[in-house]
Amino acid sequence: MKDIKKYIDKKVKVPFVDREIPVISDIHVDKDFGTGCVKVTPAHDPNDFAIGKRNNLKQINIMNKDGTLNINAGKFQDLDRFDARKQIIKELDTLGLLTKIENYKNTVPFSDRGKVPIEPLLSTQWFLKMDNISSSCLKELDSKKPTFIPQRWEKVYKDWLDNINDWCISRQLWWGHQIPAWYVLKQSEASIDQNTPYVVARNEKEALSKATKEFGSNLQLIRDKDVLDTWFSSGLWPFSTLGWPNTNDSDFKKWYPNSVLVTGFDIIFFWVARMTMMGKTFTNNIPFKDVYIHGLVRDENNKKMSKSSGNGIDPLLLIDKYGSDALRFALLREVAGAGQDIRLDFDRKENTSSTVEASRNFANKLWNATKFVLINKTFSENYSLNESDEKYLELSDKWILSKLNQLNTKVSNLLIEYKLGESAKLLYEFAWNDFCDWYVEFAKQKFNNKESHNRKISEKILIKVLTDVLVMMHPFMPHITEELWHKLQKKPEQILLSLQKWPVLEKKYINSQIDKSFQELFDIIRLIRNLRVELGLKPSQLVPVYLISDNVQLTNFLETLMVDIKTFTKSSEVFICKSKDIDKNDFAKSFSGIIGDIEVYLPFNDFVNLEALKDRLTKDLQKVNSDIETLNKRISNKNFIDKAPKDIVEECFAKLKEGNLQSERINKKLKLLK
RNA sequence: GGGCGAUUAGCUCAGCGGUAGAGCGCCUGCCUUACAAGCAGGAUGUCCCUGGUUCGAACCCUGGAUCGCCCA
Repeated sequence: MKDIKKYIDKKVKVPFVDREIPVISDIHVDKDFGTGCVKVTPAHDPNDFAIGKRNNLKQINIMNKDGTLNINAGKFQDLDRFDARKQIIKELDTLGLLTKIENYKNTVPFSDRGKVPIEPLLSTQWFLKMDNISSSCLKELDSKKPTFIPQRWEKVYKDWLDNINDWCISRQLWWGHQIPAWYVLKQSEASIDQNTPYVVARNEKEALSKATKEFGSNLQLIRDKDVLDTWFSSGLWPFSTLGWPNTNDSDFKKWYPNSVLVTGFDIIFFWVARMTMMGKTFTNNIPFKDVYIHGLVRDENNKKMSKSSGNGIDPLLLIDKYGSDALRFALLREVAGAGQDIRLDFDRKENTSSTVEASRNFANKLWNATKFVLINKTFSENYSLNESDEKYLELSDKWILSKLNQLNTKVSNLLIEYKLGESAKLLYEFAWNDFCDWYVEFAKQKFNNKESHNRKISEKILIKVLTDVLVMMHPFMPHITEELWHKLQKKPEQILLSLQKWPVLEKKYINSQIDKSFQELFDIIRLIRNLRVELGLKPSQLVPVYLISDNVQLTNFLETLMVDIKTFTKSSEVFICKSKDIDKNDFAKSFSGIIGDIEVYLPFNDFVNLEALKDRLTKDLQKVNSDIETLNKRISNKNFIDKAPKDIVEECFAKLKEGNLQSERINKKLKLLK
């Protein structure tokens, strides 16, 4: 190996064919691998081809298209490539030229379809010159044409245009657009070779006239058998579907350039770039404004699903089991803002997916919510809220309208930014948590307890909210929303949900004060439910609840919600008092909790486990104290006070004050228990 | 070899400077008259490692590890 330099520029003889070939040096060869020398075949390997170009080597093809060797292979002519390789080893050995055989790893390209090693072969092909085309696209990109979402994919597109090679557009396949080139032969000539002249034309007639003009008469035309690369043809899609080349076509005029192309990142240059280049060349326009790049679906081993590796999931299996809306929603819900891939959970034995199942359950929830509304609907006209209804709106009504319009705002904005997953999640949360879990429960009470006009308003709001949700959900679950929406319409058969406008935003309903008040109500209800669970009360056991506070504003507010609190917490009665109105000793041993300015008592002394009560309060105290500790740490840092934004510092102090108050209250309570 | 992305609760993933979140799964109790494909409550995290920037880092910057995708 050390001495190989001395052979450079000498000649060696190839065994069996007695061909003399030069010894050259080239940067491509790794001198530390094996002997440091390698025999190259410029006609049979891309790297060797490049070495051959650099060193002016002959390109000798030794293989026929059927994989057997040709005359250049000497005595091995007509042998199959695999047999020939074995035979050569055998004969080298016989001649004493074989030193040793070693195994090593290298990469041999295999055909996906044929599952056999690919043998590169020199051939004559048609190429498209790319310089001007790519540079005109790059110029458009300076003004964000097209705009990539997410933006980082622009780099992939740009890099490819920057480093473009001439495009080999001919394929030896039997389908596709045939190359519009005709070879020009004299009547007497029989075959086409490298030097046969040709003409390029729109059709055979034009070709003939061109050929005659150039080469005289008495000739025959033979059209090239090759077809265009698939991407060449499909690159025409954005405008050929709109009437092009007739640029006066009404479709072309109305829809071109298109608004958005939706595709995966794996074909940004295969397809996206071909379309922009074709569009720019033939219409002088980039064919679409935005390119939305989504992730790919991966299998359970994190591998990209593809036909050739056979790891895909048959969507029909999932659709059979869960419905197409469920599958669609599950995939959309998993779409992340940055175009991340989706790893879809899937059990190949059972053909189940818990992700899709969860979406099916959501569809079921929408179905049942609609069923509830229809069952309870008492009127068939004048669904919409009118001015005179406004003054009867209760807190829960105002709250759901506030939330609905916030949802409308958020989802509209998200969709403009192509944030599909976030939109789907928000719709899911609103429909399930806010609407079904809370508002529908409030509505039930109104149906039981209220005057008819209150009931009617509540019905209107149920229909209004549900209808708007169905409209907003429509792109995500087209089938079930269409069906349910029709059930809610007065004249169902006349219109399609797909044709409806996006719900009108009614900003007047968005009210953060209402949201806050409602949150206080939630917190109280949750606390009482927690206390009941800890007490071990059965849902059927009704006990009274005492809410004690000296905050007059708060107690006034709670007065208006007594019925709600009673129903939502399964209490026998709700009492709201000031601290001076009660005898602390009476309540000393009742089960209690503290939230904000309110103390909540469940005076159910027989049931009270004193230790459990103490544990609970101690646990609360620990939590509050640890919060206080971290807050104290922060404010005792002078740098924090000096450098942090004012509102953050203020917030910190406010929390600390509240924490200390809470700690004091709990401590007092604990003392009473001793 | 080059480029890009990911690493957060058992699983699948949000969050991208101000005290950790969702869905599924799990635990407890409920067949409450829209829904048991459900309701109510609960438990769960050295936010991959390493330095650094900052009053403050899951989030920004160094370096590294592992996985994946595209290109050569």
